Amino acid sequence: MYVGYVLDKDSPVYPGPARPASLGLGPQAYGPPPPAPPQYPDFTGYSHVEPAPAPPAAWSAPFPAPKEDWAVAYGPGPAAPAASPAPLAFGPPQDFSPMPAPPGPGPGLLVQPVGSPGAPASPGAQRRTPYEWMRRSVAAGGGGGSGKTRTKDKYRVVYTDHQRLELEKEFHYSRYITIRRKSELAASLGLTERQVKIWFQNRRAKERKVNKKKQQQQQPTQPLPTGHEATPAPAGPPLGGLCSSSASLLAASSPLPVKEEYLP
DNA sequence: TTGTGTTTTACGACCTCC
DNA sequence: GGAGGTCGTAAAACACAA
Repeated sequence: MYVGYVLDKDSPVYPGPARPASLGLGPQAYGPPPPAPPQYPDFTGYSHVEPAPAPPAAWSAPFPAPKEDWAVAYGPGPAAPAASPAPLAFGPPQDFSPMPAPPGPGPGLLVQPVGSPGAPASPGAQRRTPYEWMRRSVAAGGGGGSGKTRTKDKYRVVYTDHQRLELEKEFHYSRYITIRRKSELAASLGLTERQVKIWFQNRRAKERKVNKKKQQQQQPTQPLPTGHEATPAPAGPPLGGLCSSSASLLAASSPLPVKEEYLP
């Protein structure tokens, strides 16, 4: 939490400049700003130029009770973008090219790929790519997304491509979402803040797992000292590759308490 | 079609910070 | 004490080989 706390104080651990334009991660990389009513009036693209943080009291919208969470998650939520099975060209960082602006609707701030709505990107395509889930058609739940997968216990839902794309984009900007952004994202995606929070937790865990795997592959014969990672700094995609300069930025006399794991 | 491995949601336990 | 962090794990969803 301490990191998130720092972020909440508008002191991003991974500040905007950490997204080299060469990586196509600049605000422009996400396509032109949404045309019609901006999803986030105070959110200028992905530059994350947030206004002065509101007093924490203003954010303290408590998570609803678990059951209410489910009600939101499974109910006919307004934003449950069940109709977002469009293929999402969310490739590796270098492929993070601007996507065409959606012709119209779009409650989502997301740039929805135009054309072939509902058509799986590549039904036969290999899934084993860094962002393979982007190529997958919407969950077979039939519900098109956020569908219940276990009717009785409501074990888990499968997020739509749109939801995951939005979450991934946010994650690519910063591994730690601010309270404000979490609230916004949850509202825009039809998820609960709790779901967003857990998604980020799981996403970080995934990244750590990937990084660990890479380290082991790079140094297969050198056992790591217990409790220490040889190169804690996340390297390589999905994020290390995106923000290769983050390490230097972090090292650049940042007074922020950055978790050791992400220090170079 | 089935078995198996991987990925994706979700939660609990425990910890740190305020 | 509450919020959110990691870590570990459960189980559904999914991909793929046999």
